[in-house]
Amino acid sequence: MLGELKALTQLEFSLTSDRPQPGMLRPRGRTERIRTAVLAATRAELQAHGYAELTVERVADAAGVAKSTVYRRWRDTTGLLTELLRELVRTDLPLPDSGSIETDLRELALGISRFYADPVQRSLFLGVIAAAVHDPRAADALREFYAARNSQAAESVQRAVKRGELPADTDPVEVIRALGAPFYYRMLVTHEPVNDAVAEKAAAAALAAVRAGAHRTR
Amino acid sequence: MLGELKALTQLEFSLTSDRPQPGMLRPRGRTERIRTAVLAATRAELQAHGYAELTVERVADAAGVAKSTVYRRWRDTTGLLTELLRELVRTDLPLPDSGSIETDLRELALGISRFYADPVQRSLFLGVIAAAVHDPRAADALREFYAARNSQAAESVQRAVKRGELPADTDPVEVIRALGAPFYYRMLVTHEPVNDAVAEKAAAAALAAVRAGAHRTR
DNA sequence: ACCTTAACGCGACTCGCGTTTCATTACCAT
DNA sequence: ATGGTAATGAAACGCGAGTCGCGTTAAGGT
Repeated sequence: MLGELKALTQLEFSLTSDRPQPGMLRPRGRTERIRTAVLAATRAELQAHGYAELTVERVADAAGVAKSTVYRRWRDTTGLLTELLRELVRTDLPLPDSGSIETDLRELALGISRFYADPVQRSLFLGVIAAAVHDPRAADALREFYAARNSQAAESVQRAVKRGELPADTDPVEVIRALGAPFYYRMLVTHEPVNDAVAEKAAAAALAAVRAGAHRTR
Repeated sequence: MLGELKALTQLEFSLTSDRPQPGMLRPRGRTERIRTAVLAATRAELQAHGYAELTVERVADAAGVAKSTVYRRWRDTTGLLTELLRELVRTDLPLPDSGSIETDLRELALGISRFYADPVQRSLFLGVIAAAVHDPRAADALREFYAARNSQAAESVQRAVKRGELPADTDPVEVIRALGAPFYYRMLVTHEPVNDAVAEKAAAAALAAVRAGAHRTR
């Protein structure tokens, strides 16, 4: 029981039944203040120096907290990044619903390109993706994030299928993944800038592919 | 002439004019043996333990070389990986030329999926991509590698354009990049396995997109 | 107001990566 | 073969990330 207290910050209290018993954890008050301060400091460090120089000690100093506290609760910088990601998935984005899959896909793509125009978000994702290569925790956080986000965005595709705009056996999530792939290729492999022009091309390519039946179940 | 021999290991004295004068470097003999041994040891370590546990000291031990030697010539593990990449771009792959862009794209995609089925190649690329997030040397190595490989593969597309199979203003390299993007999305973001089925879908999507004119110059 | 104890702060400590120094080796030109 | 000198080997060293133990603080139930 007590051994799992650390799990609080990582997976939050979602699974532990919330009962106000003696001998329980104390998520309110100081603990919560520190959590907020540390995450804010992490974001600030990402903006100021980027992922490359992100250090637990620097984050702790910036947050005005002992470094042992950060190590205890988040373990390392990857723990900080993954929690920022879990934080992000909770904030919901506006999803397009124009009635046309063409404009919906374009708006989704433009949303992606503008999202990564923010240096903080860009550093955050690049950092988590880089960490995920050798850290299963980061990989899990990524999977969870995109499972949520992609299924939300896939609703546009789902509606288009119902309207008869797209083949009936289209895999909606697969379309969204195909839409996003070019962005990650550019950010990770070729390190090219990601802008609206890229978004337009990605949307056009995804649209053509799904219309041709390239993204079907099976 | 001799000046480039050292550049083969790192950039080092690339700026010194090459003169076969006394007081030059010694790229043959022991130096070359060590280079081969260290790179082979790096590959072996990648296969045995993966990128996560790749360490200069372990590579040096495995190669039977002093670690200071490896540090001097390659600086860190990223230096080792980037040189493996530069080594790889020199070995040329068979390029498809079936006379049909559809089968060419499919064969190219299958080649990619089979390439990354090899744990060593997979670890190598994931490692370099992860390092490139915060290390410009790795980013440069990646750019050079794909600039070479993609332009080679783009010849298939170029031929298809000339045959009239594809729009005249098609950007050949862009088609190849679109073909590759889904693989990196899966390997880096969702950490899904990459197999022949993925390749088939990637080829179909790229084909539909380019036929629809989604990959034109400007 | 009081008590229990989870959570934090602080400092000392460990450990390993990477650096530096200097002696030694062995290329390569003569 | 022989000398000059890159290049390597060996070992000590510095530094900083991450750990540990313990005293202190404050949350939250009574």
